[in-house]
Amino acid sequence: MGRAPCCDKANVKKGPWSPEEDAKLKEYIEKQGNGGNWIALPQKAGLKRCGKSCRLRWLNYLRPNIKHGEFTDEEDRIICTLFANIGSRWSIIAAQLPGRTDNDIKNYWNTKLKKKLMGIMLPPSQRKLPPSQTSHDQAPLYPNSHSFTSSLYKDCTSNYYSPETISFTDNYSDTEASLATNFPTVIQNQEAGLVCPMQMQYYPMKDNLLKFGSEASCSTSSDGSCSQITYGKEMKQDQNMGNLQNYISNGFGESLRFMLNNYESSNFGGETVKFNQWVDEKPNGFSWETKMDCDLVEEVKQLNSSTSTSSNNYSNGFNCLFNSIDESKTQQEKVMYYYY
DNA sequence: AAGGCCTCCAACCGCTCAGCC
DNA sequence: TGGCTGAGCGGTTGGAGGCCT
Repeated sequence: MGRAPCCDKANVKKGPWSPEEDAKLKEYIEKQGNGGNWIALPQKAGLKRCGKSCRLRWLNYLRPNIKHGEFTDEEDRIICTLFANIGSRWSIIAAQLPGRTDNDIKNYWNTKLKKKLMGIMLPPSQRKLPPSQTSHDQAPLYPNSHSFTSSLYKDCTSNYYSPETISFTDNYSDTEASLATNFPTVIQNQEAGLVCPMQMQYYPMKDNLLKFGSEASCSTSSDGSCSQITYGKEMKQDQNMGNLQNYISNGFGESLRFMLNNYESSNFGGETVKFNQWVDEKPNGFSWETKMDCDLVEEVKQLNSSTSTSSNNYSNGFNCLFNSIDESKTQQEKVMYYYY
């Protein structure tokens, strides 16, 4: 037995809204509001529509200050950044873009932005390069030398990639566990590096496939801490997840570490922050940490705890370790760690 | 001109969650 | 405490319109 329908399907109109229906709905809501009850609204407003349909029409099309038309580059960047951080939480993303609806952003992502990024993430031989660059400039995925040129991207909406020389340390030592304070000076004279973390999500995928969704799972205990992380064939157990720095330094096994200078991220609250960014490159991909707006951290924490049964994975293929957030730090210092 | 294919987006569907009784 | 209901959300669909052959 399925769920009871929310309305009498036989007596409601479906399909595109007519201008007359729009006018009726708009007039009613502007005069009366929805009365906190969308289900009852259509009857009161004289509409042969499902309440859910009325709600959607109002929220996505009729309500004041809705912005239609082209997305700006800045909006693109915000969407990229948020998607990389929180996945397909369209309503949260929409909240950061005044005038845009979740449906709008979702459609825009699915029809345009995703394809734009897919263009960027083509395998090296198929990428569109700037005229001055040739394919041999591009980096191997898993370099084994002590310096290499990595194909990182200046702008997530650009069709061009911008190789930058990245220095790195491998098998980093205990002293490097002090992530926030121990930035080495190996990188000098770098231009602003990677802008969109999502690019890092795609870049290392072996089969040149975009990865949406993840096999990853994470059991979450009552305090929200994550004690077991599974991804792919690899499973990690950690008894002391409070020591995230240690975990990140040692828990993923052998990996390469490099730094992006002037990493640009965190559009939360409308503010873009540039900082140095450690990235750990591993056979399975990358992990990194990013600073986050405190309110958003709380929001994501709540979302996470509300689905605490077993899953802590995100549709963008990353897991977030929320207990990595050091509550003793100021809002500006809140850090979220990612891996996959 | 016509048919096929593709793109885009409005709208629908089904699920989860919170609030209420 | 458990069931019911409505709101909200994200995934998916269907059709209109544009483009290509």
